[in-house]
Amino acid sequence: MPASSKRVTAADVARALGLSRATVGFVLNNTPGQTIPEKTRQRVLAEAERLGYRPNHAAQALRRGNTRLVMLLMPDWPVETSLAGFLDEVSFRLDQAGYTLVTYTRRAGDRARPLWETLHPDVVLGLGELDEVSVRSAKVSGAKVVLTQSIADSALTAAGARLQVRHLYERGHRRLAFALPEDRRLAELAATRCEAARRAAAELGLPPLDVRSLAAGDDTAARAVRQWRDAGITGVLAYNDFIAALAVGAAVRAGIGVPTSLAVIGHDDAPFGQAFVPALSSVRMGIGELARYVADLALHGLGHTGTAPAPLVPDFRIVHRESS
Amino acid sequence: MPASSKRVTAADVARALGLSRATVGFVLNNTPGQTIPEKTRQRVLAEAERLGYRPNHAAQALRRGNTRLVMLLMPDWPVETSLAGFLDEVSFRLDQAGYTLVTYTRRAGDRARPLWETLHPDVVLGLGELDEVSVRSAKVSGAKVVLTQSIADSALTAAGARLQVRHLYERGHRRLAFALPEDRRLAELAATRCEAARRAAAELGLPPLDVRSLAAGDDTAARAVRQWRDAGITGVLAYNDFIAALAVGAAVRAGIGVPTSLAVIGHDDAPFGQAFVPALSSVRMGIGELARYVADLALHGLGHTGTAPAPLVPDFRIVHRESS
DNA sequence: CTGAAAGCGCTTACAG
DNA sequence: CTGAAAGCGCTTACAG
Repeated sequence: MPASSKRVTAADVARALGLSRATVGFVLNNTPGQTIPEKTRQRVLAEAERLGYRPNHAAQALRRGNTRLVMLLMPDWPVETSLAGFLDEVSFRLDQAGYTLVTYTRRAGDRARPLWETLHPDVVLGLGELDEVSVRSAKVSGAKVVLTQSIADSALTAAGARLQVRHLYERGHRRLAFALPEDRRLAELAATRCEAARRAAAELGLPPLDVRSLAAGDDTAARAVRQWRDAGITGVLAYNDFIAALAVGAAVRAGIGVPTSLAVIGHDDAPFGQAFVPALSSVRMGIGELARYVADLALHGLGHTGTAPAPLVPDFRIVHRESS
Repeated sequence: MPASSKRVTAADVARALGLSRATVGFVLNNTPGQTIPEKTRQRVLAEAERLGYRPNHAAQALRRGNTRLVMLLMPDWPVETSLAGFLDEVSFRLDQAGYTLVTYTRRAGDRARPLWETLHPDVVLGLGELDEVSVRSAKVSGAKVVLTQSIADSALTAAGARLQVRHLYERGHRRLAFALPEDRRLAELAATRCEAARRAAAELGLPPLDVRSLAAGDDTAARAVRQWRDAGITGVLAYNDFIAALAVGAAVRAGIGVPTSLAVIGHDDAPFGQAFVPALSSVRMGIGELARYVADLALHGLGHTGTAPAPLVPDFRIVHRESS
């Protein structure tokens, strides 16, 4: 015999009111094409509230054939930007449309089955890039919409890098370098951003960027700052604030004045940047409209809106502190 | 008419093999007390594999009356310790027991319905502290086990603080201060840790700790380091590496040598600490056994193991760098 | 305007 | 050893 839970069901509400389960269902779902007298409607709503009725998601999903779950795949790499507000905005908008947001971080070596196999979300959204295997696996698991690159797409990524270049240019720097992370998981995004920076530099008539990878715990940063000094490079744009911190730290240790001899600007405006000495300049991304865009993209893919959401105009701002 | 999905069902497997759905179910679930000939077993398994059968989680949950979902509530505040390995370990262990891990971050002002109302997990685990409202709401939603304080519990928290005190003591510091974050969300955990530090100092016969809150963007850090200098305090243990960075940064700016005049040690071993100048000393927590402990706690609560898991012996290590 | 009923995919007690 | 069948809670076409 199937397990019966102690939770309140729609049948309980119907029984308490002497109505049929169908009527209760029509009210609870606001089913179109049904003419329920306002009085009955109110009675059902009140009783459901009183009994603490919560629809059984498993039963709804089974019956409807979809879960109304939207899964947002978080990148494996640390997201420095303030995600809290972003996630609240996305889930709020989806919630209003009857969908629920689930976030999930899949990592390279993970030994558990991917979460979409269990949860069967209708949509899988990639915050970063999704690999082919994941995309296929998510589709097999029933995801109707799989959006990759929705956020870390090249347009967004390019805008931040371009801003970094312009900032250094405006402050008089002409010979620039791009500092990359060594972390392989970041390689693709880093390459896209580096390319954007290259193009921005070329547009301004600057010589080609010097590109270098920095890592913590070895001498890559120390060697980089020395070579930059010897090559007459005075401005460095970093992939993120951690890489910027590595560059600034190495410069300070080598007696290279920051920002007098070497100006450095990071990306993401990570909190620790303000604690640094000198405080790190950075680029900050406005996350609110991005969230709206992502939610709309998902809903559009599910057929909730006729027209695709307007392409996003990224909102980047320079946060000027001491390192540039 | 209910929506029928295009996914392969157990009935498809049965039909392809000319068996009943029951037999297929017995094989797929390894139902005890059934004697299925090995040959049939193999045929079912092979056909399920060939057709790409994936059980419908909604149907299983509906029928069984439980979702076999374990929800891990992540703290709202930034978790600096390397979470990736921890989460992999927890989900791997739960996966092996037939459970699926879902992480969720609930924030104070969130406008979407809490995720447990939709997903109906069997267990809700708190990484940080769970408030009363959440606990009740999770229970109403059908969670059988709600564990609060499973990780940030006082024993664990105390061990880290004690280690910080001992470290400074061993390096000759006798007058110590504790640097707290101003962030209210961290207040409870910070208070617990501070209390542990106080006790550790008392045990070593040290004078009472000077306790101060630091924040970014104001002069709290600058004032604190001056007052510490004037009071003859030479060692500071910080709530985390960010607060440590604030203290070190303020000291450097005030011309107070670190670690010669003021030694500072952080907590969590955040990556940016190595990029800092001077590089931040910290305390690092071994996350592997903690993960095992958390998974076992959840499974024990669900009745999977007879005895409660042995109390966790926290594995903390000093990471000695330049700031102490 | 309201009710009886089917069926989503699964698990499992029961009958052969 | 295997099958027919019930029922988890829901949604919704259909009949009154």
